[in-house]
Amino acid sequence: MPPRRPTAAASTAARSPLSRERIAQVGLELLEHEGLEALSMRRLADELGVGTMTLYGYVDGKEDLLDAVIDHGAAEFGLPPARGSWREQLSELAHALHRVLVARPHLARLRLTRPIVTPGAFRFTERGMQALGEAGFDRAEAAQAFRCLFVWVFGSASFNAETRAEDARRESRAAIARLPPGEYPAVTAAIDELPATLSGEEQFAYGLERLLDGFEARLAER
Amino acid sequence: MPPRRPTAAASTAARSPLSRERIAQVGLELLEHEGLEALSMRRLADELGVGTMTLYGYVDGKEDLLDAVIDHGAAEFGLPPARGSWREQLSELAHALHRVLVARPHLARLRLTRPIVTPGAFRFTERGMQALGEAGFDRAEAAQAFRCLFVWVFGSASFNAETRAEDARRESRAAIARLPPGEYPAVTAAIDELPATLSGEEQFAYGLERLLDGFEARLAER
DNA sequence: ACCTGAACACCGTTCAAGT
DNA sequence: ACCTGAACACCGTTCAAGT
Repeated sequence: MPPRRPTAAASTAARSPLSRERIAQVGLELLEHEGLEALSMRRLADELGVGTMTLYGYVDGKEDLLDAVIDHGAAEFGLPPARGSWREQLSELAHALHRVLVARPHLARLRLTRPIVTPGAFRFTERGMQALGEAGFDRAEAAQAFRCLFVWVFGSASFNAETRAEDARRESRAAIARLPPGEYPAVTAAIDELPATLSGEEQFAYGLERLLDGFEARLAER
Repeated sequence: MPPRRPTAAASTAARSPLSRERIAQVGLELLEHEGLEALSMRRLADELGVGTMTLYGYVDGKEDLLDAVIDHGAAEFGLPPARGSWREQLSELAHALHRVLVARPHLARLRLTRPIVTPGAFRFTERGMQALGEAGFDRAEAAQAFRCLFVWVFGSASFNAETRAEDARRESRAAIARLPPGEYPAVTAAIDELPATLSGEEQFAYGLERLLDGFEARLAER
C-alpha cells in the first residue's frame, strides 16, 4: 500500500520533528477540518507520515490524545479586556467564549464529556469570579452563578449548533406541521417562531440577558 | 463460534418476534446498562439472537437505529400535571424533564446532536408555550424563553453529569490546588465552592430560579 | 532510544446468496 | 419475504521485533 499523501491538515508543519505538541496541533487541525470521526490514531499517524504505533510514544492512547487536542485548542482562547460594570464584564466574557466555541464546533462537542482543567481555562473562571464578587455575591453564590454562565455558554454552543442550523430548522418546522393542531395549539401557532430559536447569536444573547437580569434580581432581594 | 448467550438486557422480551419496536427497546436497555460504546449493530443483533444483517430489514443503518432508540426512550417521559401559576408550571416542567434526563444519562448524551421531533416531545413544548403565553409573552419571545429553559435543562444534564460527579469534583479541586495563587486569587479562594457547583439538583434549581427571575424582570419592564 | 509491522478483537455496511 | 455469512474498509491496542 503506498503511503497516504499528507493533506492540508499536516502541511503547515509537515517536516517538524514529532512531539506531543505537534501531534496535538495536527490532531486539532484534523478535528476542525474533517470532524471527530476523522480523528483516529491511524489516520492521524498517516497525516504525520509515521507508523500508527509511533504515536504511542508521545500519547497514552486515544483518550489521552483527545485530552491533548482539547488542551491545545483551549490554549488559543483569548480573554477579553476587563472593563465596564460587573454586568458588562460578565456579558463580554460570555460572548467571547461563545464566539470561539461557535467557530470551533467540534472542539465544543469534544469538550462535553471531558472538563478542561488547564491553567488557561481558569483565566475565564478567575475573571468571572472577580466580577461576581464585585457585584456583591459571596463566594458560594458567585460559584453557582459562574457555573450558570458556563452551562449556558457551552449548552448554547452544543445544542444550537450553527453547522446544521438550516437542517434543524427545516426538520423542526416539518415536525410541527405534522402535529394535530387541536392537541398542540400553542406549538402549531408558533410554527415560525419556534424553529427560529434553534440557533443564532440573538437567541444566545436573549438567554444571557435573562440570566444576568436574574442575578440582579437576586442581589436586589438581599 | 458459539452464539452469545443473551444478557439481562434482552431477557425481558427474549422470545418476541423481531420488529423495529423491539429493536429499539432492547437497544435502549443496552444503552442504559452498558453505555453508548456497547450499542453497536453487531452487539445488538447478538443480544437479539439474530444475524447482524437482519437488523437492516427493520432499521436503515446505525444512524436510524440511534433515532429509533431515542424516540423509544423519549416516549416514556411523563408530563407533570399543570397546576399553579405560570412560574410554578414552568418550574415543575423543567424539574420533571431534568429528573428523567438525570436518570437516563446516556439518552441525554445521545440527544445532544439529534433533535427529538416526535409528537411526544412536543407535549413539553406545548405546555411550556401555554404557560409563557399566560405570563404575558408574545409568541416570538415565548419561543425564545422556552428555548432558554430547554438549553438549561439539557445543558445541566449533559455538563453536570451525576455519573462522574465525584471524579469531576476531585479533578477540579486538584487542578485549582495546582494554580499559582497570586495569578488566580478568586479561583484559589473558592477551592471548596467551585467544585461543589459541578453537579447536583441544587445547582440546577439555582440557575432555573435565576432564569425565571429574569423572565419576570423582563415582563415587568414592558 | 525510538520506531514499527503483524496480529487481535472489534466496528458499519455492501453484496450475493440462502430458505 | 425474510434472513444471513463472507468480505471490505475501517477502528484501538498488544506484542515482539527491528534500527
